[in-house]
Amino acid sequence: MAKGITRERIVAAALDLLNDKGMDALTVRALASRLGVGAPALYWHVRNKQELLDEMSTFVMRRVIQALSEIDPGAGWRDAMAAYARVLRSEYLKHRDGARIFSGTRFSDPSVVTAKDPWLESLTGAGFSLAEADDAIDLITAFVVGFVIEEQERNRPRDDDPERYSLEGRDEWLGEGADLVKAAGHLRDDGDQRFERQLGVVLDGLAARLR
Amino acid sequence: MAKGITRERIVAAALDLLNDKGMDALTVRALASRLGVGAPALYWHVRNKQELLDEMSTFVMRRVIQALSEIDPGAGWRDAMAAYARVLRSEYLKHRDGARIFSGTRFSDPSVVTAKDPWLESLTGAGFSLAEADDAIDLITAFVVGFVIEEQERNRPRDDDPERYSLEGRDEWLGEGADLVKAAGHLRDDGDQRFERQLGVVLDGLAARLR
DNA sequence: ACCTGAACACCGTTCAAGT
DNA sequence: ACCTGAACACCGTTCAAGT
Repeated sequence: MAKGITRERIVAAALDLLNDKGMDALTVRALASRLGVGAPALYWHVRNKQELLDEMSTFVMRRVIQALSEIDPGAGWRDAMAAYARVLRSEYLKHRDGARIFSGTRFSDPSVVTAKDPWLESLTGAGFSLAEADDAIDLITAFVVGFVIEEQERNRPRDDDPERYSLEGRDEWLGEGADLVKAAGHLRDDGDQRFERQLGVVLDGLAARLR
Repeated sequence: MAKGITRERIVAAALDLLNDKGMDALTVRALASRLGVGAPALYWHVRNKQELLDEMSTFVMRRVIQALSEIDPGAGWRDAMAAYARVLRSEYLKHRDGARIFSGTRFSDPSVVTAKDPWLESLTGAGFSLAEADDAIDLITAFVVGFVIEEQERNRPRDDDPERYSLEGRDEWLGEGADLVKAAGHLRDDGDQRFERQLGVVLDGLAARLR
């Protein structure tokens, strides 16, 4: 049963292929062969490759929305925003280069945008103005996107120059001086801990707006 | 004098081409023809296209470093970090999709990394621990990257569906409900102001770490 | 040392033709 | 309605050959 190709199966296979081989290997031909079909067959279900990429983005964001809808919204704004940040990060982390590829994309689905509404409600209910609440969501989003882009870049399997990301190799590569940069490199801990600390800083900044 | 192709001229022309036509149109052939030369000629000066992209990233980051070196470092940590954030944003904004393309890239130049040193010194001098200082720089960087990615995506010249980004068209597209999302859309102001407000929130969060 | 011309394998996309 | 086979214009890259 190689047939029965559908829009959803194409998107799912595309996300699998992205994770397996990376963005450069995500070609229409490779995707089609993974689905047991010729390349032109995909053009019956999808207008072009750009529309496929848009569908992939929408799919990822729908999973974010889904995960968010399972969060208790009455937990207070700080826990709610922290939960939003963690969900967004973990969904991006599920896909190779997820943050770079799926952030800031145009959504073909209004429900992805309207899902912001309960969060605005929670924030304004806590005492933020509507403008502050909108800023808060954008700020958390921007932080997560920027953090995970850097995180996924650092963790990317690299063919060349692997010693530049080991501590000793890095110190050598940096050359003379820059002692604080080197020392900070040695202090650097787990991605989860760094994320939680930096998220805490942002939430503290938001809390300061409530005084 | 079509000849005299050099590595620097190639990178400069590539950045021009990126701004003119976008990433998809940045092909080796188009770049070569812009330099008045055949496509294979570029392979004498550059190993492959990936190396060219890396050189472009390094060039952009070198300009960030250059701009940062002209900032008064004795101005206090808060002004210094704000200046860093503004410089990073304005350099990304100089190139189409600059934040998405040039963020989180591996640098072929150690001086880009060692330039962090004076900033770590300024922050630790102000009372931050080294780990906190390192977090602070990463956090500001992540915020700027995420903010500008969204900003450049929103401002991108779009062929399709232009009314989805006008306010009336957007309200219609959103459908029933989502009143807060719509109202927030109408409140939305200039990118510069939103950037300054959100940057202020992050800096407040950092300041809270000093108590 | 630096560049050209021709070629290779591959890409996204179209389209007539099959079922 | 859904898919194939063949084709088109284009891509990154290589390589012998020119100067």
